[in-house]
Amino acid sequence: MSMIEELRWRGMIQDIMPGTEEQLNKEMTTGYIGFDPTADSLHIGSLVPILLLVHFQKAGHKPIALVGGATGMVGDPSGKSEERNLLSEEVLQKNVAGVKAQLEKFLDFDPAKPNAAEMANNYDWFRNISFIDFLRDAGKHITVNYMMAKDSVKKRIEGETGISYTEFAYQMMQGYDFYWLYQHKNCKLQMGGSDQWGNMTTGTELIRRKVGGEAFVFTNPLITKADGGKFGKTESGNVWLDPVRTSPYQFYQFWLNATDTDAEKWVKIFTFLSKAEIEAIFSEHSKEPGLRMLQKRLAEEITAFVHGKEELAKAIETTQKLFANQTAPAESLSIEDIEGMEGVIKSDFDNGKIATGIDIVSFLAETGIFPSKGEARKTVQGGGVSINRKKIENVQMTVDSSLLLHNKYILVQKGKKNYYLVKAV
RNA sequence: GGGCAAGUAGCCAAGUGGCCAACGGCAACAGACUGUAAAUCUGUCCUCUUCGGAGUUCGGUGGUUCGAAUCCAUCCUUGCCCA
Repeated sequence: MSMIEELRWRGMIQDIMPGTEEQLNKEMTTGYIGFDPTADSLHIGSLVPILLLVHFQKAGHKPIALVGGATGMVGDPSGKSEERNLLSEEVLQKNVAGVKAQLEKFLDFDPAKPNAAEMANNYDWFRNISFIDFLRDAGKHITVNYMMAKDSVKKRIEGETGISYTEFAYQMMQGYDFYWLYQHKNCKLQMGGSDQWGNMTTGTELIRRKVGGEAFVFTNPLITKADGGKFGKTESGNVWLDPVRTSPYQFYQFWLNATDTDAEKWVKIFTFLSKAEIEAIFSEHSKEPGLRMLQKRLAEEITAFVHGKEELAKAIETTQKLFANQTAPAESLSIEDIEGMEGVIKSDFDNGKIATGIDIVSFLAETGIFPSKGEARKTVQGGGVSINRKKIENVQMTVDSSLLLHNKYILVQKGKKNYYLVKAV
C-alpha cells in the first residue's frame, strides 16, 4: 500500500492535488507542515499534522516541521470569522521554543539517515526581507483576484467583520514559505489541515509563476466529534501534549471517554495499527461493546505515542484504581494505591481545619475543586459531588477527620469521572 | 468626506420605556438510565452568596425619565452604497 493509499484508508486525506501520488512514488520527496505558535504547547488538534509527518517519514520521505515564528506575528484568517489580536514578541518567542521542543520528540532527526527530519522557523528568512523586496519578489506574481477567491478571504469579505490588510496578506507569507523551502530545501510538498488548502495552493501557484516549478499539496480533514462539539476539549479546557498542562492520566482519560462513533474514526487516524488489526478490534468491540476494547486500545496507543510506555502504564494503573471497582468503598484503597495515583489532580488542605471540621461547601471551594462556594453548592445540591465514593446528600455536611483515608487523604469526585485527591497537611 | 445599517451573555439570536439578569437554540457542566458509549428525560448555565438575597451587564460616554438593552446626543467599531 502506498503512503497515500494508506492515508486515504485511514481517512486522513481530504483534498489532494493531482500528481501528488506520482511525485511521492517517483522519488524521496521533502515535505513540510507549518505549526502556529499560538501557545507554548501544542494540543491534540496538532496531532494529526504531526502524525502525517511521521507517516511521511516512515514512507521514506523527508519531513520538515516548520514553526511559524513570522506568520504567527501576522495571524491566519482561515477558519476565523473575526480579526484577532496580535501576540506580543516575547510571547511568540516563548511559544516558538515550546512548540519546537515538542515537535522534536516525534520525528527522527538522526543525521545519518537520508530522510532525517528537519526543523525550520520562517522567522529566519522573513526577518531579513524588506517590505519593498517582498512586494517586488512575491507580491508581483500573485493577483489580488486570486487571493480574494480563497474561501478564508471570501468569507470575511462577504461576512460582517471584514478583513484587515494584515490578515489578507497572510496567505502570501505562507505561500512564500513554501517557495523558500522549494528553492532552498527542494521541498515539493506541503501538508496540513483542510482549512489550509487556500494558503497552501497560493504556495504552489507562487512556485509555478515565479520559477516554473511544480509543487504539491494535500490536506487532512479537520477532526470533528459526532455530536458536533469541538474536538479536543474537556470540562477543564484544551487537551495539551505538554504533560505539565495535561497529565498523561488525563490525556489517557480523554481518549478513553471517546464515544463509539468517534473512537472508530479516531483509531484509524491517531494510531499506527494496521488495517487488519483495526478490523479485528472493531469486530471484538461490537461483540461486547461494554468492555470498551476500542476506546482502551485507542487510548493506549496514542498515550504511548505521546507520553511513552512508562507514563501509559501509570495512567492505566491509576485508571484501574479509580474505575475498576467503583462500588468498592474508598477505604479499601491502600495508601500505596492512593499515593501512586499519577496524574489525578491533587491539592493540599490545612489539616487543622479538617480537625475542627469544615462545611462541605467551603471545603470544595477552598481546595480549588470548585471556583466558588456558589458553584460548589449548586453541584452538591444537584447530586454531583461524592466524597470517598459516597454521594453527598446533605449540603450542610461537615468535613472532619473521620473522612480521612489513612489519616491523610480525601477522595473527591466531581461528577462520575473527575477525581481529585485532597491531602491533609 | 456624505448616506444607510448594525454592535445583546462562550457562540447564534429574541427583546424596541417598567412584567428584563434579559425568550429561544447550540455548546458546556451535573443527575437518572447505561458500557467512564449513544439516544432520551431532568437540573444548572453573568458574578458572589450566610440560598433570604446582593452586585455588575445589553459597543463607550453623557443625557431625558420616578424608571432605559429599549428614547436623545456624542464617540468608537464593522458592513453596504456614494465621493
